[in-house]
Amino acid sequence: MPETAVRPSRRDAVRNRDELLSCAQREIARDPRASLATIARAAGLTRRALYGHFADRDALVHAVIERGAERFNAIALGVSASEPLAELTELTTRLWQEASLVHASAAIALEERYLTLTAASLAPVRARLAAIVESGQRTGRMRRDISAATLTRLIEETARTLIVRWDEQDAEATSQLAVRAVLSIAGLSWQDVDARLSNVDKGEAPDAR
Amino acid sequence: MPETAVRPSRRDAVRNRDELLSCAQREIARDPRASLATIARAAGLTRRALYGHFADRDALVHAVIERGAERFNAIALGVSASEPLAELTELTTRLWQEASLVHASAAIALEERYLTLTAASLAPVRARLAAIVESGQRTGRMRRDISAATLTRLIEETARTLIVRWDEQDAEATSQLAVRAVLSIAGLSWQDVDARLSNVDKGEAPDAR
DNA sequence: ATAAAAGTGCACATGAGTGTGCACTTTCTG
DNA sequence: CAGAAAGTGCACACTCATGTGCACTTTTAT
Repeated sequence: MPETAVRPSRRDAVRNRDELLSCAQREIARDPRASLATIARAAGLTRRALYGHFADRDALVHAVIERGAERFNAIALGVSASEPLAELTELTTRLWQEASLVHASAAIALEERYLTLTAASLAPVRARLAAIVESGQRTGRMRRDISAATLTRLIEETARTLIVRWDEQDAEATSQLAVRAVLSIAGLSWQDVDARLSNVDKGEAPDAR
Repeated sequence: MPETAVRPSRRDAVRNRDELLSCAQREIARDPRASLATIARAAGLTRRALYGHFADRDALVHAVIERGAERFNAIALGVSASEPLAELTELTTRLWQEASLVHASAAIALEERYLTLTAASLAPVRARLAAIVESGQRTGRMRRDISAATLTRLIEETARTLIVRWDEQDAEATSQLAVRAVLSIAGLSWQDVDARLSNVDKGEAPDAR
């Protein structure tokens, strides 16, 4: 237990703990029920050593979720633009850069047991998105045929789908595809979506921040 | 092995086999790795008895997939309207009525092992959807900023998301929500989507068949 | 009614994963 | 360098699921 030890640290141990988290993230993303042996091996450690860092499987998964949530909550809170659709575009794009991270959390989220924890950990992202949707609907920029709560969830799930179920090959193209899908779900016609993204291509933000 | 038996039938056995498939479908939808004991119990049988109907877990899952695929391939082929967007609407709605079925297959599809089988079994549905998308793009009714293949997949995944990740409570509302999401992804503005669905509400099909 | 089919209840072997104990070696860090 | 922290390797007990064998009872079709 590195936390309460008399001599608390030791750099390699910290690195190993971090490596375990990264590998757990990656392996679990590939298969939510990857064994601890697999994860430890990927981190260049023994299964036994893993137990020196985490009490049990649950503690490890817990740490992975919190680590992931922390990162993209920060991103969500950092996003801001003068107009909801631009914010939504930026949020989608930014979260994409944490693809593998989101990927792992998404896979974990499928596990019934961790649903509550995941939901709680991601509350800030959800709140930010909800705010964007609310302002989008209020200013008439987003669809009004669906309630704010439902639309928020729908956008979230759409992004999630793209993240979880798409080949990670050409990250750039997929990222743009996600933005197109999300904006379409938000209510824009495809021509509007296309125009908005073309502006970005020309190095001109659709809406200056 | 009822197939090669001297006296082939016995009604209760057939019913039990069917019950096993139904329960397997439901239980697997809830958790892709539901144990055979759980499934057998749900069907009111012993785990041991299950082996009288299916050689092993694989054979059971195989049967569940094929049974499901059969049903909604038939639906997909039965859908037709004079206009792609109407077809897409109808296809989404119709498949919804097989919710639990789709649900199971979707959950199973997550299992790497069965990806190929699932994909193969659902080829007819995919082909039908691809045809609809192709004609939609050709006649200018669907978006052209995304390739036909990608758009087909995107629509498929969007529908899948709604099916798998939505509370099954108010099936009616969710079904409509799915149609809205799918049409939005197809490229329509939300106003167009809304207008199209309002017509349906008035008992007036958006496009007569 | 009777014989085969279907199902029960047990026992058993197998395999994979988890979590722990313990003696031992390696590797930092002061 | 010395000692503690970290990691290794092995053994062990435990759980859970799969698949099979076998004697037995229930069901049903003829």
